[in-house]
Amino acid sequence: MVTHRLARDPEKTREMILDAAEKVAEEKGLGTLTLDLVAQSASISKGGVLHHFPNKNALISGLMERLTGRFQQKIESFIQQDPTAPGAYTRAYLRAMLDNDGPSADLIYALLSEARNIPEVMNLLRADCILWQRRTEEDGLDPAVASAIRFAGEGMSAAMMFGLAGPSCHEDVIQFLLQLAGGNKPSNLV
Amino acid sequence: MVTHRLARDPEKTREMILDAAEKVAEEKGLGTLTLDLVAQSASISKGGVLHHFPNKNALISGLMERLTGRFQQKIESFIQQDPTAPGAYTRAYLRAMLDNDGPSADLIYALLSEARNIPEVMNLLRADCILWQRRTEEDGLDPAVASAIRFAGEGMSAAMMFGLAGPSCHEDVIQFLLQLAGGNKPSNLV
DNA sequence: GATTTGAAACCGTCCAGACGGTATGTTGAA
DNA sequence: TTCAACATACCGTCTGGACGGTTTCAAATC
Repeated sequence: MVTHRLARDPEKTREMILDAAEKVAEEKGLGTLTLDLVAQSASISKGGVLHHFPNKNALISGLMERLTGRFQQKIESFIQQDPTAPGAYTRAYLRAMLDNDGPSADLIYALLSEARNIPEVMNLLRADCILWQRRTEEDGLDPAVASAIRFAGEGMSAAMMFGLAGPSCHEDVIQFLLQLAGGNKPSNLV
Repeated sequence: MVTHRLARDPEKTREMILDAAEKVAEEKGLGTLTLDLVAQSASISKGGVLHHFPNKNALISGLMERLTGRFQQKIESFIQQDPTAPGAYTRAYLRAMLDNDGPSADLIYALLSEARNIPEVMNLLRADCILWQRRTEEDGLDPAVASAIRFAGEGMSAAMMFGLAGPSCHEDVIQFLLQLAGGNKPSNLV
């Protein structure tokens, strides 16, 4: 009997593969992500995976691209929810960074950390980072303050994802940072 | 052929191995760190490495232990240079984090990021992190503010090590954070 | 409308190299 | 002689990815 191979939409398949890769990376980290594992998790053959992504790095790059895209959307969404003029971007960035819903910044950080030796991925991320930093600095706040807030958000996010800090006082920290990003506060004011 | 083997001090050898591992990890990241590479870089055989460290994870744990120890020392040293009562620890932590001299926080971060799946290492680091966080919160500042400063330091450090942010406005950011931490800085410090 | 053709979308297998680890030697010191 | 401190040789596994099919579909040709 002929295995009735259903003609799949290649675009869908690509997304399926990325979903699978995301899932694997999320659960076990990028270090243990293997083509076989992704293929298996996507219910596809390894050859199939390699058809859509010429090699492993391309797959990881694809992951990164999708993730940063979603992160961007998240930021824009948060801006719309709180667009008050000065510091709107900084606050949105902070909230997006610490938001736990959906595929979050965790995976970006995991990618970031485990893919240092993959130049293609790092270049992708670097470009985005430059953009984020620029928009942070042009947010109407003191650039140094805004940058500090951004870095703090990343530090917190990292600490949380590594399980190195409980969510104990984090609420207070977030409140403080949001307040800092709340506008008309000169840099020399505590 | 007689390889004139000189009787080495085992303790020295251990340190040599860790030095080599540190160097390799620093240059190419933990992901590419291999026993052969470490052995080669230490001018020793792989068997020799495995004699001192029963397996790879033990080697990485050894690395982590030495690094956090040095980081601790760095903090204490910075405290002595600027011990003004409130915020002394927070400022010292920040400075130690961003100090580029010697084996810095970079490697700790690299280890942290690439060794998530090695529980032994993570437990080591977690214990230290709890300590650091506690001392930060008990530094005489508002705990939320002190924590924020700490996180910002880590975020900056990470960004720098990943090459995701030039040192452009970083001076201003550091100044702002030190100011937040109540610092009247001595002239020989940043 | 039927047939050919060609390319895209996969599958399944196999291989070479890398790597962690073991097992066994060898050498110097106590 | 014994033991720690190495060296050397080797094994088993894993993994990326190359490669040669095979199926499906759609446009071109007849």
